[in-house]
Formats: sequence, structure tokens, C-alpha cells
Amino acid sequence: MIDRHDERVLLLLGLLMSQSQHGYQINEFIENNLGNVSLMKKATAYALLSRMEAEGLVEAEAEREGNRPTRRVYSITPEGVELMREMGESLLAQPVTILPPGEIPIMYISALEPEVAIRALETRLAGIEAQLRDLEGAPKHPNVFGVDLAIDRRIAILRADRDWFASVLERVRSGGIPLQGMPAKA
Amino acid sequence: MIDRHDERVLLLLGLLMSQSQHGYQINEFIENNLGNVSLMKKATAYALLSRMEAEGLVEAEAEREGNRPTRRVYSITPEGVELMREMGESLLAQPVTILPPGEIPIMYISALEPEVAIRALETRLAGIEAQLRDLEGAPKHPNVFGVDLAIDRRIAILRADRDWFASVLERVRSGGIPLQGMPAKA
DNA sequence: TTTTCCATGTAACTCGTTACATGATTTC
DNA sequence: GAAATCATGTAACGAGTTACATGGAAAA
Repeated sequence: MIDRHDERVLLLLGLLMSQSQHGYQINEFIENNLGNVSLMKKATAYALLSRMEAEGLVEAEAEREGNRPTRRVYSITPEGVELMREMGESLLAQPVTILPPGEIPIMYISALEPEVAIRALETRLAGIEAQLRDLEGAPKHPNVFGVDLAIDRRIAILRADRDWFASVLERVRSGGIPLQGMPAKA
Repeated sequence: MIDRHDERVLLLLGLLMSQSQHGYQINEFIENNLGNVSLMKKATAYALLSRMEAEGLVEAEAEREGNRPTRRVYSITPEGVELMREMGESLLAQPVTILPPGEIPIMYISALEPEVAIRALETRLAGIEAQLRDLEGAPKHPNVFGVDLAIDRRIAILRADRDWFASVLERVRSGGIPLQGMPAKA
């Protein structure tokens, strides 16, 4: 079972690999540049960083600039580099179960009235296309390792989803999927 | 923000729509037939059902067969039917953010040694193809509403993922994606 | 002068899972 | 006689999010 947790550790290690940073900085970067890749929140990042410090994956050095709040600048340790190497490989190799949200309402399409189903599917399609435009038009990060690559994958998946919904809509319109509405309670 | 929670309510309502059932029965059905669509666990189902009863979406009737443990047979109420109608439509219309797991290691592909990356990608591809075969060969549920439809969507998405990984592997092999391994720490 | 930015951290809460308790009964 | 099945439920735990506390500095 691999989950988001390991990926978050990997993400932090990777960010510290390119340069030593403090928590605030890391969180800003994630919010500003990686919104399409990770949803990790500030509190989680801070907590993970100090846990990783306890595990020896990173080490912190206090630093004060002017009289701004003291900041803890984290650097990756050799153990961290080693773990990143291992995780990078093993997580990449591991096929992940994509159980996309939104499967349940699909199961029950046939319980909807035809016009209702068609309207809902049209809305869904429009929404997916908006997401696609958003991703396709997202600012590029050519210098920041493979963010663009990761986004490219999301685009590929989204396109497949769009095409799938389009074909279902078509089938519903042409009566290929019989909709009977809600049957009376047994 | 729609999440898995609403979908679970919808799932339970839908299951009770086709027939009144008790918790154990529902859980068995999910485990045996809906493993590809929902991962909801027993304890969650039981808790949700009693919460839904408190909300008036379902009602329970105690029933004892022989001297087996008494079971609580749930039936959907008119309020439940109404909610299901609403949720079915709104959740279907709502585009969901697919933030597939596995994006982070992709970001860091370029930090791997070429042979390592290629090996990992090959493993990943093989794993995805295994998942695909598994889904494509999954037992059909022609009588159980749209399970097959939902699985069809997963297949479409998985195929896109497979193709994407295949093309990345190709690009890595041909040097289209430069891999430099881990840079020395700054 | 009030708001926003910097910077870290804690506390409360939500949601779901695992594991356990119970007790009779059929199966091995 | 031990183990799995039926049937429901509770308790403990884990992971992550929201919201808050703090306090100086810069910006509106």
C-alpha cells in the first residue's frame, strides 16, 4: 500500500534537494507552483519536516535576518538523499490504484430521467473542458524539475475522461443507454 | 467541494433503492461486487447507515431469523429517494478533480539514473497493464445498475495512463528526456 | 492605522480504517 | 474441538485540515 504520505516525504526531500529552505518558503512554493500536483497544507508540511528531522533525513539550522522571526532552514542529509533515491525509484515503479472520485453517480445514471441525465452530463463535460483549458494554459515551469511532466500526465488522463463522458453523452442521447428514472419502491 | 463522503451516501441510498437490506448484507455486496468502485469498509457503512437513519433518509426494522443475531433491515424513505434524485444529478454534473496519486515521483524522474528510471518505468507499465487486464476481465454485472459503466470509465482512464507512461518510457529511451541522476548537494 | 506579510507552531476536529468484543451456529 | 460465518457495534488510532496564537515589520 503506497499512499499520499510517502509521496509527501518524497516531495519535501526533492524540494530540499534543489536548495536548503525553511518551512514557510517551502509552503509558499507548493501553494504558488505546485497547486496542480500536491495539496499538502502548511501545518502538514511543518509537521512532516520536523518528523523528518527527528528521523535524520534533514537537518535544521536556525537563521535570523534582521529582526524577522527566526527561521529554521532545513537541509537534506546524506540519509535523506539515499532515501530519496530509493523512494524515487520504488514509487515510480509502483502502479497506483486510480479510483477516481465520481464513479458512484455514474453507476446510477440509469436511475435518472433522460433529460436530467443529459443536462448533468453536459454540465460535467463543460466542467472537464474548463479544467483541461486551465491545465493546458497553466504557466510552465521548465526549470523546476518535472512539474510540467506531471501536469502533462494529468492532461492525458483528463482528456481520456472527457472523451469518455462525451461518448456516454452520445450514447444516452441516441438511446444506447436506457434510462428509466427512479423505479417505484419495491 | 464534493468528496467521497457524499458519494458514499449516494451509494448506500442506491443499494437500498433496489431492495431493503441490512448492514451485513450491504457490506458483503460491496466487498464482493463493488471492489472496483468503492473501498468503503464495514465500520464506515454501519456508522453511515445509522447516521442516515437519524436523518430520516432510511428507516430500520428489526428482524430475526431462527436465532441468528438480530439484524436491522434498512429501507429507503421518501426523503431518501428525493435526496438520491438530487445527489445523483448534482454529483454527476460536478466535475471532480482527479489528482491521481503517483504524480510526485514523476516530477523527479529526471533525478534518477537512466537505467534506474527505465527499469522503474517498465515495471510501472507492466503493473498498469496487469491492472487493465484485471479490469477488462472483471466479471460483468449486467443486472446491477451501472457498475459496468463505471468500470468502463476506469478502463478508459487506465488506458490513457498506460499510453502516457509508454510514451514517456519511449522518450526516456531515446534521450528525449535528459536524466542526470542526483546532482551533488549544493 | 489597520491590514498584510513573515515565520513557526499548537489544538481541536473530521473522517475513515483496523482491531476488537460479543455470541450463537454451522462447517471442517 | 477449532475455525469460519452471521450480525452489529465500539474503541483506539492515524493522517490531514482548519483555525488559532504569537509578534514584529512593512505596506495600504
